[in-house]
Amino acid sequence: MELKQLEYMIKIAEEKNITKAAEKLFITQSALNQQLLRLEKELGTQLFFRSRSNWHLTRAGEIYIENAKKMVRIKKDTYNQINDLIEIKKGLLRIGLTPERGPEMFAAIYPIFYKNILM
Amino acid sequence: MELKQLEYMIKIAEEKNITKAAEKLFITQSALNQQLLRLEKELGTQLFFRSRSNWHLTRAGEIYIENAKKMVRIKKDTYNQINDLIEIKKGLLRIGLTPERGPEMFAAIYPIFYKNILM
DNA sequence: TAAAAATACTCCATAGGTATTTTAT
DNA sequence: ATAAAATACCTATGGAGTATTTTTA
Repeated sequence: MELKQLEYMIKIAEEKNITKAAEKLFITQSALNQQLLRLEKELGTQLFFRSRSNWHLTRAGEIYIENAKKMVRIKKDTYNQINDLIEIKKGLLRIGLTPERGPEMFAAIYPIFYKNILM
Repeated sequence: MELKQLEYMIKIAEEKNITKAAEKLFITQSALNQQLLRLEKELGTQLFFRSRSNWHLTRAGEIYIENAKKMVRIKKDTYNQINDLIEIKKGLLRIGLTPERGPEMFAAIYPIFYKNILM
């Protein structure tokens, strides 16, 4: 199971069609099909019932997609949280440039920020 | 960010030492170090403060590890849930072998199972 | 019989290995 | 001075592409 695969499978479930899903993901139908088959082999069960133009999830597929969405959500949250932190640190650097205010003064004014943010 | 990386980073955080972590993961120190550096570069921030034998997490590292643990937990849950489903299906197959009881009879006795489990 | 899915093959990016150099106590 | 971390380089696995064959509505 790979993080990239999660988003691939979520897209197939949304589009209910592997060719359309591949287009939206900007990869070929062949590449996406290989990912799906590899994953189904690894899990030991099919995730989708195939039909010409309206695939739908098996029970195992429902379980997989439900959990995949949770993982993708957490992945995005992680990037956002870390980026927020980096932005705040940049702010701290600018604050730090004022020569007459040292870190002790900053810590006295913003003890919670100081404790939680400074490396 | 890759699923395998998550478990690598969790192990470094546990061991507080990249050489020991690599041993426990059955990969070389070099390979693990490359994964860590690649990830830190991607995220734009360090995850660990290095020291000779007692690494510790930066604030970004804490955020990352916290979320990584959640994702690994969900990944394992996914495998377990799907394997449980496969086991139950095997049970259904055995039930299906009794010649005088068709699927209608089974559905009548176990309507919830029938609805949720059968593909 | 046509449109979509699956397969055969090829290429290349990158994960991971070995060997070595650099860093920190 | 030495143990651990970082880097240089190499190899091999597998992700993704093109072309083709096989399915199924």
